[in-house]
Amino acid sequence: MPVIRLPDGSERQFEQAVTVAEVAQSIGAGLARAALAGKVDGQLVDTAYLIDRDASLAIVTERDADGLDVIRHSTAHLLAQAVKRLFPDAQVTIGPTVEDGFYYDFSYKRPFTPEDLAAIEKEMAAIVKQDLPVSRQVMERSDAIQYFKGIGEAYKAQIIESIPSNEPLSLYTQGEFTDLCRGPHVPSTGKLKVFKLMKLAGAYWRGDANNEMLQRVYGTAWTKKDDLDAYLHRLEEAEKRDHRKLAKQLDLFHQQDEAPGMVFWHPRGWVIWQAVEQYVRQVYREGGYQEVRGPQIMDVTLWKKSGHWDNYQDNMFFTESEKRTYAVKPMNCPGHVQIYNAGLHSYRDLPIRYAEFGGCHRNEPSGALHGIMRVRAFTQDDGHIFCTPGQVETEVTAFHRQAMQVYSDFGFSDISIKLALRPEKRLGTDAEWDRAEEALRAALRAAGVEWIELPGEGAFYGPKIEYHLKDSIGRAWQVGTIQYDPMMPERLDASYIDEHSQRQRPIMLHRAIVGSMERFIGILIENYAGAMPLWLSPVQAVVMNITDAQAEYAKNVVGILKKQGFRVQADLRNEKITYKIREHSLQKLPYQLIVGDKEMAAGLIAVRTRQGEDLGQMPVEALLARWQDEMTRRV
RNA sequence: GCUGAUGUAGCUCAGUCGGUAGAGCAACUGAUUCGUAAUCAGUAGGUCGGGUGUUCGAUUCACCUCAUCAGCACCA
Repeated sequence: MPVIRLPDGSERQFEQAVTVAEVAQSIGAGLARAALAGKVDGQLVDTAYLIDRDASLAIVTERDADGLDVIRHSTAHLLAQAVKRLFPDAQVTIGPTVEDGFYYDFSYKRPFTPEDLAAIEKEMAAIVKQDLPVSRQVMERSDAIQYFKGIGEAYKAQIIESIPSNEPLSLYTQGEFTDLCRGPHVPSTGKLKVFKLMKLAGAYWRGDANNEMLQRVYGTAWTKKDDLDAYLHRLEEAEKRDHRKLAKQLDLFHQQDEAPGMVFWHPRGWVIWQAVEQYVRQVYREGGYQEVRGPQIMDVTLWKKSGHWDNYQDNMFFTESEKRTYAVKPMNCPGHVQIYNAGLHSYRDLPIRYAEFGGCHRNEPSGALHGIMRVRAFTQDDGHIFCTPGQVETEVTAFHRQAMQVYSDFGFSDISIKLALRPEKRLGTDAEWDRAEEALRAALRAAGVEWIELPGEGAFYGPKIEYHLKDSIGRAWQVGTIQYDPMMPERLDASYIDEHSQRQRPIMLHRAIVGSMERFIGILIENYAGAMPLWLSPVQAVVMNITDAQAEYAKNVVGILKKQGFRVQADLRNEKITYKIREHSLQKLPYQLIVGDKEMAAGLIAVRTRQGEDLGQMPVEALLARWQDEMTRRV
């Protein structure tokens, strides 16, 4: 005789065990129709779930976030069913939900084509129309393995074999299609109305490149058509922010076939670079770093000593001369250690902080290249702190604070922090790793931030804190990092003299805030959609005349603004003012300054902002004051 | 690196079921001197990513290759 407590606090008593669907029915027919799943004592279940005890229950409909998730998950099953109908010898594997949608991986003798995709989507619609009921059954592990092997689903059988034996296995059936799944699912396929298959891709079975490549179909699903349209519109808008597209439009940089993964910076792009570089240089100074510069290539023996050759030789560039092999540096740390080692250091000198805008080359796999976000030649705002073990926490905490300030100054608020822990292939003992990981945790704790731990993702020489930012379509990219490294000093024989005149190994902290200048600028461009704030704008304003009569006056205005250090150009072309305004608007200039006869006569300028706002006439000094303010506030 | 897609003028794209290519914008020339997102007219511009093959003939078909894009794997 279960008593069911509903979200509004009311309670209902039933004579015997009831299903979620029956409870919904008892409340109202409309709710029963809308029910997609239930939440019993906080656990998400099917509408067919039988409640035989006192419990709290929330009926999950498409209005709930959980409801949308169930819909997406069920749509993945719908996709799988359609594929099995059209391609009976395709095998199903996994089909989870992801942000904004879902995917399903299939094993098939040939890749799916875009035409297949259209056919599959059509078949999905047909299954929805059939409104097949979805039912759940629990099966013994061995029976389930038997069952899936029997219907030729080898991958499913493999999945079951890897599930711990104490977990019950549930199977979901809709029409002729049965899939292993934890659930829950919608009660019938008719509930799935708004979906779209988005793209085809390859994906390795179990995420391992040694395994077979499966065919992955990505889809999106929503509760309302409007939501789908809004989502598609959002994607379109995001694509307009693509840094590669904007770089072309705004003439910032280009890349070409002869130099894959390299960047040709154009004058306007290089202005942004310089603005970022000068800013970071100031950060170095404030953080107590000394800027240094190491060589671009060094004998390969050094890289063998450091351990990089063992771990990364396939991804390094080499060059030869007079029977010596040199490695083009993929990192700056060995160079910095050489600089450190060139002198003798007392414990009193520590921490010693070196920094460099270090140009690195890494032969990244071709498929990894991505605009300027992932390149083969890049520049790190790389720094290395040589310190005693006791100084680590303070240094890491100070770094963290500084990094967060930098991100904030560049207009970023959505930063995710990760802690990457010991990888399989690593140097050093477990005790050293315990110490290293705990030191970073302690620093994060002291900083009072939340972080996600990533087991197995650390560098071969130590664990690292990572700072990630998102690009325009939501892909996360690592920018900053700080890494605890007791190994490199050991390998490259760095030391300091302690208070007892004994040689000691310093701890080395590798750190970067923007990470790769290229990547960071790429993300910056996407973040601002190319409309850079005044302090980063390649051209901060253009002064344009209405007719030739004001040409000299316009030149004078440009001269004054330039003298104050601003990046200002004249546009004296014999074009209509509307034409010029349109052009410079498309170039996303922060300010357009217009001078006609009226302004010339009064010694003023007419100011138009990037937002299209007309600030009216003002003296140049008033504009300068406004600009100074914007530069200081970095807006 | 793997799977798929794409590669045509500076840019955005069309096109050829095999007969050596076209638009808009940009550029150039001329006219226009016009006050807040496109003035008009004319001119010029491409060995259709590269290579090999099939063919009387290839930008179009086949194969190879390079690059780009999406995803996967990788990311010191």
